[in-house]
Amino acid sequence: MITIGQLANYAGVTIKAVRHYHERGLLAEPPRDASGYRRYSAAHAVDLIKIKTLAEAGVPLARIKELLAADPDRFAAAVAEIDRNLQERAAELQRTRERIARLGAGDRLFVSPEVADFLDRLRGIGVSERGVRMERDMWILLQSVSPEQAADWIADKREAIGDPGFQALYVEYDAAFDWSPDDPRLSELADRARRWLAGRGTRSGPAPDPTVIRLVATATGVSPAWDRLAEIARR
Amino acid sequence: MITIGQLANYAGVTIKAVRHYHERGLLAEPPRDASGYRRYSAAHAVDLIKIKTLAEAGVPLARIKELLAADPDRFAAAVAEIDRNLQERAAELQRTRERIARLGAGDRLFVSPEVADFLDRLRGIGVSERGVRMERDMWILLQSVSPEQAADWIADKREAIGDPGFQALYVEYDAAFDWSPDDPRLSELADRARRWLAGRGTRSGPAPDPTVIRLVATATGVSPAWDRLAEIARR
DNA sequence: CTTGACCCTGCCCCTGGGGCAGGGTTCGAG
DNA sequence: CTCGAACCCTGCCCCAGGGGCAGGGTCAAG
Repeated sequence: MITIGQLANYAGVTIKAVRHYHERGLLAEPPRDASGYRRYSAAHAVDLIKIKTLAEAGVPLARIKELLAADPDRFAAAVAEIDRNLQERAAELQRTRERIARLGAGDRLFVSPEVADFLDRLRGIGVSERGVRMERDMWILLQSVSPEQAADWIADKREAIGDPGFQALYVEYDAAFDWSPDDPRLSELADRARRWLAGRGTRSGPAPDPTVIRLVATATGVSPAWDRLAEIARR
Repeated sequence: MITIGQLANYAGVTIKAVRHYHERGLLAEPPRDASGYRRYSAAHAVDLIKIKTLAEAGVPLARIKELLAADPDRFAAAVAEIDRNLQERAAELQRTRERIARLGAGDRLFVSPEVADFLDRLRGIGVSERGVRMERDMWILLQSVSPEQAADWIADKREAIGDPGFQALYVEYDAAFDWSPDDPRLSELADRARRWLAGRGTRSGPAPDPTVIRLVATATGVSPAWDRLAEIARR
């Protein structure tokens, strides 16, 4: 007849946990000795080790209680299921590890692979880091507001970025960020953009979501030159 | 500028979790619009995805808060450590799986391998299931009261069980459980046991712990014949 | 007789949120 | 213009699985 401390020590749990299991009805309360101390038998030790083993496997205490009361067949079935669960958790852990590894490096964690690819291409043709970051932020917002629309747009953009004309336009837009709104090059740039769009023909695509329109509009307003470009384009 | 719902959806967390991260100071509170709604930017989305990724890896929120504030070097170091942690957890999971699998079958989970082995040998020489179970329970209690003493004793017993004389004695003791305390075979059995012990010579071993003595004494008292045997032995 | 190691109950604390109440807002459809 | 659905707000209590501490009793050895 052992004490709670010896029992806990043998099973490798804390005294507190043992009492917790009593409260939850997982482990039967043993008889008390003359001074009110709990006195345990080997049967309790066996039960406690079962409880601990299942608890370590992540089985909720309420479920453990059921299991201990179940017949051996159902117990075995439940154990098999718990094992499957454990296996799945191991796989999940592996996936988490991969994403953790990518946390530090690059933007690929924050946008879809297509967008990440597009951003890489922008860098490749000489767009400034600031420009790439703004573009990335735009896509993040776009993807959260309307993922399908974002998918459509990125497909379109990825196609366009292969065109040297578009590349040149993009780089110049990027540079124009810092220009004065009175810069004479602006109207010429707007004109070239209009002609490129026209030469590409009308792209039907789905009707743009008004929320998206508003979003893109909100996102501007940081560069006077870009505002001016937008104004010219509206005419 | 997106709403809390869009942000949560994009990052794959619940709205509740986002607000929770605000409360904990993990994610900066964004500006509110005219009606008091939170309005998020892409920077928040980036932060939130970092938080979620780390949280999924089991990093405590308080630690995540520190990490986000740390410089990239320390961040990278921490990420490496988290990864090591994850790897260890995967291994731990594997070990848990093995123990879970053994939950249903056999006693090996509840006693040391040496004792489990000894119990198997008892079964092998014909000791009853009840006898083996009593022996097992005795060892469980013994191991929880005094692991070193148990280790000494089991080494001794494992050696003795190789002796055919001891085997015969053990089997007869097992059978004697149900005998009447007046059975004439009892004194003859006690005599044989005494002679076997004498023939084996005095084993020194460490002084027996009084707690252990009391324990073994408590464990008896269920079989009148065994009590009688103990009484004969004391003379 | 004291000292340290145990044991008892009862209470509040933690994490990482979930759920619900009881409101206000926004947006598209009828 | 109004209605309902779908959002959003704060505030509150709840869960598991215990940890920690208070305030007390007990036991064995020196």
